[in-house]
Amino acid sequence: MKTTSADVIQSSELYPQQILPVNTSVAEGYNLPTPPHSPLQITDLSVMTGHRHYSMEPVQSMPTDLSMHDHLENFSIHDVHDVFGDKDILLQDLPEILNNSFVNADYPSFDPERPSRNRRYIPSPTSCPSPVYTLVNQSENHYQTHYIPTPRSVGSVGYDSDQDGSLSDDTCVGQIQHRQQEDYYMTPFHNGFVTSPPRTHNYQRKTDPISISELTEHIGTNGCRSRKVSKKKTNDQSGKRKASRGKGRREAMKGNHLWEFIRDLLKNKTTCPRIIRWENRQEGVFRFVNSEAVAGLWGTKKNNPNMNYEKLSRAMRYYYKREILERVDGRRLVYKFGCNADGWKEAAAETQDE
DNA sequence: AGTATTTTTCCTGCTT
DNA sequence: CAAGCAGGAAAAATAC
Repeated sequence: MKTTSADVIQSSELYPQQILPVNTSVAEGYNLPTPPHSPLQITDLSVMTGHRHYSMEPVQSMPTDLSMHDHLENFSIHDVHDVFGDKDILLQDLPEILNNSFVNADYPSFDPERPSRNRRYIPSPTSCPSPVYTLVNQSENHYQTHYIPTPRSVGSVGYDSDQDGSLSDDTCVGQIQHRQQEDYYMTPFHNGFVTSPPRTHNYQRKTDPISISELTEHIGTNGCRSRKVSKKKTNDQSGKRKASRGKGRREAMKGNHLWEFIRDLLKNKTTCPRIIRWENRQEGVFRFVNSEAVAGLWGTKKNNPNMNYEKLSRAMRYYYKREILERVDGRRLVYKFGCNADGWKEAAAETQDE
């Protein structure tokens, strides 16, 4: 896990716009704009100010020893391929690919009805620093991420000036829930849990974490049927989401259902036609190009690393009865939107010219 | 906290 | 044989 300077490409090559005011000990890395990993600590100032007002600052207890395993995550270009099904992903495309991978992330809204409980936000990629990626092994396309403290200085987010309590999309990106001990979270390219300082984001499991060893026990069990690990809730994370009254926010809260997620993949040029595509836009017929990749993205959105096409497709089949989908006989991986699905015509129009 | 809805998980059997 | 498709059943997650 050693990274020599020869392995490292200048960050300006990879992401020229990004300035690197980060910890000097990781100057060898690439600074990429992945939103969910900013280790920010949020303090609720509403008690003092009487307004919804929060301060954000770097997590002070973040270890500076970046070689600590807990704060490293490895992925390879192959992992990216698995998700996006592209044979020719270039290193320089990584930032954009990673960014796009968050397009369908669940962006919770600020709820003015319940201003202070269990709802915190971390800033977006434009305002928060990013993790540093380093090349571990060029021949194997092997990369490593360091989760580093952000250089952001303490500052208020200023929610209190927002009349309807909603935030613009580039102001908040994830929900922070506080936990007693450690947080475990997943990222799109990592099939396992990584521990982090006491903060989280929209990729965090909404349920109690299970250890990596427990996780592997439940993967590939042979013989007896093993249900998903039971997930009890902690009282400090109700984690429920609800659309606020904010207009822009209402839009952002749509699409929490599987069929809406699928529809939005068809709307997204990163995923359509790469992993899912229209077969007949006018009639709402579409096909999974890479079924497991789509399931992977769905699993990412739901924080469920065990999602696969078999399970996703069962959920899709339930839609037939409700006429959200119609059967397309004889064609594998092909579905058709039904009369109770809306928004797909617009989606079809948006990807018209390709 | 309780109910209703939706999704997940697992399975058996069948089809392509 | 592998990958999908069909649904039943039941658990779990989520919405309200």
